[in-house]
Amino acid sequence: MTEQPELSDVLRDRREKLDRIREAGIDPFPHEFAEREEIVAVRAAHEGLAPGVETDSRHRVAGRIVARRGHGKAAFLDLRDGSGQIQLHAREDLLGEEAFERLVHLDLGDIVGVEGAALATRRGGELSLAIDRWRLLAKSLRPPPGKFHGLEDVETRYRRRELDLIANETSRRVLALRARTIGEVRRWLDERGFVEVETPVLQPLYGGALARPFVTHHNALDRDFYLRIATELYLKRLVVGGIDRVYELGKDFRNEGVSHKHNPEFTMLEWYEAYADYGKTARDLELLVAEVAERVLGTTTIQRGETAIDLAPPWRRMTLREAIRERAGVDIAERPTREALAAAMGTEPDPAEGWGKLVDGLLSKSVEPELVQPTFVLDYPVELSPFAKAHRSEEGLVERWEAFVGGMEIANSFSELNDPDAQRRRFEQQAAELARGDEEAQPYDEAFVEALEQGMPPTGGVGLGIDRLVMMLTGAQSVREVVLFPAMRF
RNA sequence: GCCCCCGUAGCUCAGUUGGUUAGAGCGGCGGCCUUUUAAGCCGCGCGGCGCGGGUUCGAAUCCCGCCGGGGGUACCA
Repeated sequence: MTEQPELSDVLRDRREKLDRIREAGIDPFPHEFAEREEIVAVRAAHEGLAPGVETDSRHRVAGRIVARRGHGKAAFLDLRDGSGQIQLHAREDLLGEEAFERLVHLDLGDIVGVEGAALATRRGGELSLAIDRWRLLAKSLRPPPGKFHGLEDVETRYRRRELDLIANETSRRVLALRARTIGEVRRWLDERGFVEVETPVLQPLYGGALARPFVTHHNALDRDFYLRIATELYLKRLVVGGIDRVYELGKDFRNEGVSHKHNPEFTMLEWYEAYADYGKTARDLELLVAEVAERVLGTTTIQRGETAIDLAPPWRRMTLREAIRERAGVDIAERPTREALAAAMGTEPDPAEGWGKLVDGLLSKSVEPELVQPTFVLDYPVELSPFAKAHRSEEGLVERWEAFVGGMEIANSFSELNDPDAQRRRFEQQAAELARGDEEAQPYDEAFVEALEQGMPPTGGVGLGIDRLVMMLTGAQSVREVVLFPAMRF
């Protein structure tokens, strides 16, 4: 034992049982248990078996013992595998005295393989296996979390997710639903001819979003690398290269605070479609989200607290100017300088905050929490969007939208800026923001501008926050509920 | 980063005007019982009260510091 010099009684008991098992010549950690059935298949095979009926249909299953109810020369055990749970009926007359005694003295949490015939109990009619053979497959040396109350301590649930999964059905459900969501998102894109790619996580220069990066160091090259904050710039270089429909689904990293909607590493989908604009991407996003919900949940209606949210398209569309005027009572078009806007908001302008930052603040504080039903907010100030193309008719704005559901941003999109000279000027504006003290401004990326000089078709791009989508589909209030191992202090 | 709340048994929790060896249910251990089942029946606490100081005759309880978590806030997706 390295972790504790003195073992608690609970742990010592299990160690002693392990020793006794070994002394009896039994391998407590054998190598396999072949030709087992999944429990869910056994259940399906005996659907509707009448109470009291004993069949001669034999099954071989394996899993963790999650409960035991002793009964003298008989006992009931609940066995669970990845597919489900089934009751085992252990009887001394079927097993023989020695095998029965060893079985009854197993600990909750031990993993066993068993064989026996299916029956439905007389009283409850519960499907059970009357086992006549069994084998220990792995000894559990630590007690399982409580099965009655489950494991509720959130810290333990996040730090030791394996215990959470053992104890809590809802956690297992969220994990499965997340996996299916990601699968359906991929399928939706694949079916439409999008090509999945992988671009660098370690980048010499970060970009594609307004955020602070993590920095790491490459020893052999003796250079610092940034963990990507977005995949945007590399993906657009692929569009230049002729990949007309491209996507990447993977992790981004942003060096920001953690909250119920922010984990420092999070899963982002970005897709780019050549010859499309931000109107097309909006129609695609609402379609994608609705179809994924339909396939994963069987409905496009989700519940968020007391409110039912309908994800079926079309979603509401409103301009950012309208949204802020409606919710905050300020017309940003009439307050075109940071001093004027700050005055209208009744605040002192922070020296590090430009006009765009103030608008962003109004959006996230006054507008975002109110957007519960799916809504596209359209047409952002150019200051906030260094990679979006100028609006075709509105001066000072770009063709960009953000999608909000349940009071949270889930996606962001624009008609991509493909004029290299305009892109250069945007980088120069960002440099000014950096100089002013905005640590989230963009560093200049010459390789990206040169790629645009090669010629990029008009393109629509989207970023969809997968964690937040899963939060919506599962009803989770915290991103930590949908991320298996959320960032914690250590 | 700041503010508020929380940290008692393997699990879920009682216990604060400071007062005898710190409690319950589940789990565990022992016994009984061949169809129980959100925990069959009977019996037995198995504990450095997050860590370190301090006040006091006496601290789980009061004070200070630290660690960890939750909620809010700032920043952001």
